[in-house]
Amino acid sequence: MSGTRRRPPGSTDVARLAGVSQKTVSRVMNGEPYVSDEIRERVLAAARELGYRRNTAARALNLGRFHRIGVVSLGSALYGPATQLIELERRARAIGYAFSVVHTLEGDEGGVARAMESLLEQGVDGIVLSDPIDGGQEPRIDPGVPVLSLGPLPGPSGPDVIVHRPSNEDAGREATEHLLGLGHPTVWHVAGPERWWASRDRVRGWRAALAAAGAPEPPLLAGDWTPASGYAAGRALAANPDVTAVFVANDDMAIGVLHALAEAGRAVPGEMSVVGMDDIPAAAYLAPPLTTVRQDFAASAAQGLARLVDRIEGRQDAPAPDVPTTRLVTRRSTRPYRP
Amino acid sequence: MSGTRRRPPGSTDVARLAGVSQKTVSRVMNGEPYVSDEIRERVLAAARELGYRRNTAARALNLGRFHRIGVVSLGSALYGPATQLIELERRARAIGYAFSVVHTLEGDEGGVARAMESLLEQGVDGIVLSDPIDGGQEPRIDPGVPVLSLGPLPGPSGPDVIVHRPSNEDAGREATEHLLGLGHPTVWHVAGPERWWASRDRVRGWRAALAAAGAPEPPLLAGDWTPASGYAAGRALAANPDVTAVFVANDDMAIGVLHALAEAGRAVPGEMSVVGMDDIPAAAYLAPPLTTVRQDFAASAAQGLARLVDRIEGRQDAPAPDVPTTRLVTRRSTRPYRP
DNA sequence: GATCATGTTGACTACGTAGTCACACGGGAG
DNA sequence: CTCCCGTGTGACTACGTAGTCAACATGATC
Repeated sequence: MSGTRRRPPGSTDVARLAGVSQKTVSRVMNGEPYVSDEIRERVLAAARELGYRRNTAARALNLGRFHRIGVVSLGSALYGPATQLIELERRARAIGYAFSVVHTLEGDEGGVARAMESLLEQGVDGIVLSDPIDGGQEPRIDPGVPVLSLGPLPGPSGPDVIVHRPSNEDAGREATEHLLGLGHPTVWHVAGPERWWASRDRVRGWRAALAAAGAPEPPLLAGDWTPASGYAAGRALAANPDVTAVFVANDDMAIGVLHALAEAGRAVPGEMSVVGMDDIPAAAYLAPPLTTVRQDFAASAAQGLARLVDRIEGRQDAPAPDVPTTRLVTRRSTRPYRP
Repeated sequence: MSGTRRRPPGSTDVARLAGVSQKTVSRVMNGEPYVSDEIRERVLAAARELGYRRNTAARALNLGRFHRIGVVSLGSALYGPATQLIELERRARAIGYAFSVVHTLEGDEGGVARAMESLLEQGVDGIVLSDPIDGGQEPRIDPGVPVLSLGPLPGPSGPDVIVHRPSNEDAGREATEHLLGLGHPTVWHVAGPERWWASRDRVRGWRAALAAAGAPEPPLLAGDWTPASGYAAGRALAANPDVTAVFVANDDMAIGVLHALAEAGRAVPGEMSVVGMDDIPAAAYLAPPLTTVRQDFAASAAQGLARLVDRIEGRQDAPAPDVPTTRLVTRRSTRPYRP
């Protein structure tokens, strides 16, 4: 039916209706001073009547800025990344920026560079790299806009790269210290994929806690965040009678670990303590309810974005406030070590 | 440091370097015919040298279209919605559209209307309403662009509203029929929130299957998609010895139900069969592994978006192909009824 | 040899907004 | 009374792209 999409009204249309110049409409819409109250009212009324909306394209063309933040995310429905994305969007909108996401595909070499290119093509003022970066091939494209990396970017960081590291390392340390504090001689770790920052940082925290306590460092097991990979790691752990405490890098893998241990007849927490990470909503309803580390994604997103926007708008970016944003949630999958 | 953001090169810069007119550069960048190979090469080389990228803002201003799809999503990290969002983005990018999401807050009255307004302000050619709509207050703003609703929109649908209903009803029917087919006298249902389309459609499918089999319809239990709400429903079900089969509207709630049943000492599937929905990655690793219905979000997103883009680009939209896109995944939480 | 289709290129212009600058008005300072 | 300044308003213009139309070359057709 309504095949002809009518041209939306512009500031000139509003101006004509209000009997003022286009420039005055622009002033009113931008809340500039030096407009009399009477005219302001008249313009606003005309705008309301016509259903006027500023044309972003024209605005962006004129100002040279898009007021848009782009995010490169690994396309996964994992709880952690999904939550982070939602918080980033909320935060961006709160400070007046639109929000674009591009998902790469796991295992897609060079996918990050292509995703960034795609964002630059659609027009963004800044880019957030939210998840992993390709292993060897760092994406050496010149973005021409500031980039916020939520993990340590390999290679020499350009002048426009901001690295904001969420508190994954603290989280790993906290989980490990909890288990050591319960008297376990050491703590095993089921990590995420090597190429994820979050994964590497959690490993780092685990190592640091072990070293600080003088505990021996067991070999590292690694999964891919999925319950299936946790299950595989869990079978290996179940077969080793020395294991009494495990820190699993996310709750999904912990589900797989718990399943494997139950299958092998190793009681949790009777024989083995397990700590997860993320505090997914299901964590409290597993068998047994899972002790886990929760991260405050909202705070982290706000901090990171604030730094990026400071850079975009040419302000000196304040040093990261660096308040710790993790919290251990104790449930029934851990208990003191009894030989 | 690099505080001054240099103006990015434009088509005129490329034209100057290549010794042609700006218009010719435009032609080359758009792959138009009637450009000699020699000039095409020269322009491409110049563009590469300068790092030229078309300016979306200018393009959008000139063409009157943004090549951007906006999505209003309820901000939850639930597996189903998150997966749907990712697939929508993939699909949109595949057909040359950029992608903007705005998350509303659960329980935010009028949030959908505000989210749509926010999308229109940033400039989109079409809007997808991906999750629920506010109960009574339908968002009667005039978007001026086509709207794709992934569920039945209340009230008189404007000429620009396309309703594309994913196969939630089929899914509900399939789950219920599976349990009836195992001989259970009837099937109980733990639904999602009333205001979600997905929830209402699954209920409809459940009802239809019961009616078709002549089975009595037990009272409806409702949760809010969370394991916690599933746990509450599970306690109620556990207390009722008549219950032998339950269809839970998503896997997260099913986790809560399983937990409640285990706590109450009701064996699954020994005394009670449970079917979930979504096939979250953890489903196979629960105790017991969960029988569930999987939806093909990729296909559904592709179909819906295709219709929306047809409308945006002024084509007659083809009728929905309507291939079924659900599949029952049988695991160990269901078994034949034995009185 | 004039005509004409076809291929190739460029000049000019519109798109809607906001920055720059100019101007008009009124009142207080000199 | 004049000068100047703060306030309020509008004319003109740039932003980068692509549509329109004109110009021109080439080679085929009548």
